[in-house]
Amino acid sequence: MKHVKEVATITGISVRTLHYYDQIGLLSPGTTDNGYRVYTEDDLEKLQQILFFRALDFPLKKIKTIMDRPDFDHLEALHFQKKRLHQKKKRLETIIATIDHTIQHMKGERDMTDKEKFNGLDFSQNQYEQEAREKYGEEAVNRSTQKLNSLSNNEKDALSQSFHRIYQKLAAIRQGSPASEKAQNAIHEWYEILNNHVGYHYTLEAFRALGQMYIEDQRFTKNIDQYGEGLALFMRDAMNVYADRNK
Amino acid sequence: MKHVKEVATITGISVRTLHYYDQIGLLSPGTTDNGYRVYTEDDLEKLQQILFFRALDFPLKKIKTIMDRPDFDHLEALHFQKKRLHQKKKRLETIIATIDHTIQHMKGERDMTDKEKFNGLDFSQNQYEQEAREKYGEEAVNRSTQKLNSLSNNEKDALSQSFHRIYQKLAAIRQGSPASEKAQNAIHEWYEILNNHVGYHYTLEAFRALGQMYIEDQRFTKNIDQYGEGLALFMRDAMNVYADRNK
DNA sequence: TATTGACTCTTACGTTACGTCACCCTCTAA
DNA sequence: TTAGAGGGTGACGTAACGTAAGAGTCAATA
Repeated sequence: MKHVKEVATITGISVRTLHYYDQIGLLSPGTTDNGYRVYTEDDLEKLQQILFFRALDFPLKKIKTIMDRPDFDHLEALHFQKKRLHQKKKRLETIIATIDHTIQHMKGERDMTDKEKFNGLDFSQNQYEQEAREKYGEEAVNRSTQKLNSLSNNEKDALSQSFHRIYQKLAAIRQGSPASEKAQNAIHEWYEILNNHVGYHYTLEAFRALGQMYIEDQRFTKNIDQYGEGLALFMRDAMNVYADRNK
Repeated sequence: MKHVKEVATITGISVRTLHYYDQIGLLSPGTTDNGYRVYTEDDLEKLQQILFFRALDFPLKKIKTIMDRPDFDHLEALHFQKKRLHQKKKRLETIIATIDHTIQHMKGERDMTDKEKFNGLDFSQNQYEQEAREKYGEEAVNRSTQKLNSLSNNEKDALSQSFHRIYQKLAAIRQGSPASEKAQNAIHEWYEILNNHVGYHYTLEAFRALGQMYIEDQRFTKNIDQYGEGLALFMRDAMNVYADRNK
């Protein structure tokens, strides 16, 4: 059980940062009756994970959604982070190489195209997003879209029609509760369609993870929300309830 | 001669960023008569340098002051950046090692102190600041403070009294122009004191660099500004003028 | 020649992740 | 009991852009 200052000195991050993480619900320790924050060993562990993600330039919001996942796995995350840190290291090496080339270029020992001059410096590249998808819950999604691509055009049409119908149905009732009978019936239908037509059986946990993807991955969110603002969020919640009830 | 979009696609940074860099005077290209920005090869080169510094997490303001230095040396900067990138790489390796240890720790194969759990993660460490000082103009400063420490207490007192006097004199006239006779006289006195008592001869360029340090290095700035808000900036300007006039 | 699509500009407000007060409370050691 | 270190909550400031609005430009095409 440690107080803020102690955690701050151990970890090297500021007290303000700890306050902030509490404020946004990323890391909320317990409190004593005088209102002081107290951090347990578990909190420290979680903080460590947060900092690993931060070292990978993950925005705090994303870190939160990832770690809030019911099926979040500490060990799995560590392996993921390690892999990505190695990639980051490689990018640094690329930049260093670019510097070397530039030095040679200045000495007239070498030619460089304009593009070569900026090797490794384009921070824009999908960056973490790509891999973040690949990991956290996408296996299931991948398999389904893969399957989807292998279908004939007719089949695709039929399928997308089903999707369309379900989305519209859900959009119509998205103002109500995700736990309502209507919503759960629609979600059940959704679950059936996926399992019957996509050729891969979703476990309830995979189904739940899929729902999470809807709000974690912008591409999904945008697509789904075309049917109605906030639909992706609504579906995630409904799928969560569904997974809870049927387990 | 390239337009924004082209530069953006070559470098991978956004058009907005280029606009912004122009806005803050970090990288201001020329313009055609229709107001379009046009980037020369030199601009690209400068942009490359900026991105190298950015890869080291230098704040843009610092990048600007560094690159605005009259004695800024492209090649020298490249070597510096390379060295620092290697250090950054090492920090990544430390983090990776910490992950490995944590994995072993979870498997019960290893013990870890709380501090070890955060090895490499404390972003707070002087970071670039330290090295940034060591480089850009500190050689001169170093030698003087070194000398200063080797003095007897009596000598120190006398010297710090001199410093005190000059600072106060300058603080009193800091509202006027740094090029005014008063200011230049005081600065001349300052130059003499440094050269007579510190035991190291400042070339005019070193003197100028020293002035630059006053605003680049927070420790200097704070110290000096105790005598009056903005004094550090005033001295930098005055020292610049002095160096210009006497060369 | 008019139109279109791809670029360009400026202005301005929004966002993330804190830093930095200000003001007040609480605990502990002297 | 008193000082000093540490705790808390606002609230405002900052950096480095993202994003959207409204309007002008240019080259290719219909």
